[in-house]
Amino acid sequence: MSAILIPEQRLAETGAGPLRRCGLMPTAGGGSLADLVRLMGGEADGTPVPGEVTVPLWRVRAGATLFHEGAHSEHLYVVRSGTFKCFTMLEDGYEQVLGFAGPAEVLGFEAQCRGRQSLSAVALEESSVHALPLQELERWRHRCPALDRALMRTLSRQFAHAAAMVEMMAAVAAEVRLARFLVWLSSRMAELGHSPRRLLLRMSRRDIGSLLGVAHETVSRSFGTLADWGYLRVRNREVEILDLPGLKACTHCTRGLGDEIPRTAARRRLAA
Amino acid sequence: MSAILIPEQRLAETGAGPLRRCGLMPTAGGGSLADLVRLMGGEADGTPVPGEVTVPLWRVRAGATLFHEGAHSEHLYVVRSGTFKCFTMLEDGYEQVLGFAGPAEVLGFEAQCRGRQSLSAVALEESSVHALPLQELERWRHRCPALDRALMRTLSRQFAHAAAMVEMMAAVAAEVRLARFLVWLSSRMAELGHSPRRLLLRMSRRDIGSLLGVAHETVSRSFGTLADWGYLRVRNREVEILDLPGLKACTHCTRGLGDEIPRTAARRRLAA
DNA sequence: CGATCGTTTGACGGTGCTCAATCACCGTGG
DNA sequence: CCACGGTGATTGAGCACCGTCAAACGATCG
Repeated sequence: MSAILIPEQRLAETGAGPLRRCGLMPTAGGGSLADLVRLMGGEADGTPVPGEVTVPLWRVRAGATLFHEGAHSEHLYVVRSGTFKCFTMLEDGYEQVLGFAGPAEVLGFEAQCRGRQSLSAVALEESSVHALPLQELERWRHRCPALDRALMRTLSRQFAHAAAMVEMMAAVAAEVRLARFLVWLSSRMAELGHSPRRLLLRMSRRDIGSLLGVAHETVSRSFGTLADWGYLRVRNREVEILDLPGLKACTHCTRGLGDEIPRTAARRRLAA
Repeated sequence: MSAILIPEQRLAETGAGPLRRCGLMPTAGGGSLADLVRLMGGEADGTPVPGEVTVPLWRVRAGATLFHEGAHSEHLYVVRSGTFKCFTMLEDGYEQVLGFAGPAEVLGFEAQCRGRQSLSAVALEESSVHALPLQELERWRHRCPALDRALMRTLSRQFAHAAAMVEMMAAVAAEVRLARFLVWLSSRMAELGHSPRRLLLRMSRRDIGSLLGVAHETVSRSFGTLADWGYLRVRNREVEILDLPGLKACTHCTRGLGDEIPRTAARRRLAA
């Protein structure tokens, strides 16, 4: 519980020294506003983008925390590369994972209404983020309609993501939950232009289990089951989706998947 | 599955006749922009609010659907009064509830990125919403910084809501899930200035179960269990919270609640 | 007053949580 | 070079919890 409230200097120290020790390093140049708009999927809609302003760009080392739960919020972050894990620390020390964020996703937005972060974000791999100072954000949005539109669209997309998250967790069977998680991850890889079949999980089984609301042993077993059914090939954190349509079909099973999936075929495969 | 794709005229018919039959009725006057800003919690921050524009205000009868999944999105809705249920219809006809929305909450925002609604919203009681035309929204926001700020804050609050939703569903024990749901509901009632102890549930057990990812019978049993523990008094859809701190403590149990809650005391109460 | 829907309660079987042991992988230090 | 812990992943055994099926009860509305 001592970890929840963090002295604010910890993140206020924007100087290079302390931040570098934490794994957070502002890069020299930063990026242009046009870059940011493009990253967020804002198409060239004719409105001019002021060229003079540069958006700070930070590198975040693997394992470094971008911001802590309870910390003062001073920036809105847009992930440029890498993966982040968002979570809250529960009273009993249990780490409740709330989601994973990748490129073009916004972090730290839910803090705006309270002034303080309501969750923590740590990098699961070498990552980079644009850090938009909240002070300037409104002015930038007002001056640059393209940025404003792009931000709204991104927020809208993340609202849809949140709904998908609820759908993921509402599935009753553990394999179905994991299947939905993998399909969701796969579609996000496709959005980013990567292969939707080869996944490299940046998060541990425990993280996945926390998000899906199941024990990490069950996650492990579910991986095995989906692999036995021929949908996947799993080797540690490398997952290859062999039958994406089949996996999606598995996704649709609301309840115990007793009817939709030919369980006998699965058993046969298991015996073989 | 025929319910997913709806002929778009169904909602495009903004005339009084067809809409009235559907339970949607535009009111005569509408509301002022200043009203809307106040509803969303925007404080008087000095910026002037243009007085001339009036925001359409719709009445929605109990049971009427505000918008259908798959329908063209033309408005952003802000709930003024009442309660809405948001859900998607899964392929097998199962109604997956994604959340409940009350006053000052935004509906239909996740559609902005795709142009089509990704979920349906029906009123669970007599309700009313402000309908902001998407065409005009950007202009209004640009002209009225107070509205813009209020909208951003509201969206931020709903992001936090979404995180709380994930926390709710990640609990493993059914009673804990229900307890979190009730605490969440209670805090929302408090936000609206109502009593946080007397809840009148507008949704069915089945709806709650769908949201929490448990069977509706389990919801019913969990209500009974929480009542047996002395936290609640339940009479159909009227719920009185007798021990809010206790209920919140119950909320904190991550796993099987075998240790935190004095189970023996509960059993004793049960026997009595 | 009857029909329909929502709620409650019971019994049973299966799924997944807990506890535990084992194994694979990795960086450290002898 | 290999022993040594440490972490994460896998697998097994036992049992509590919850989903399913079923029936009874209650509320609401025509």
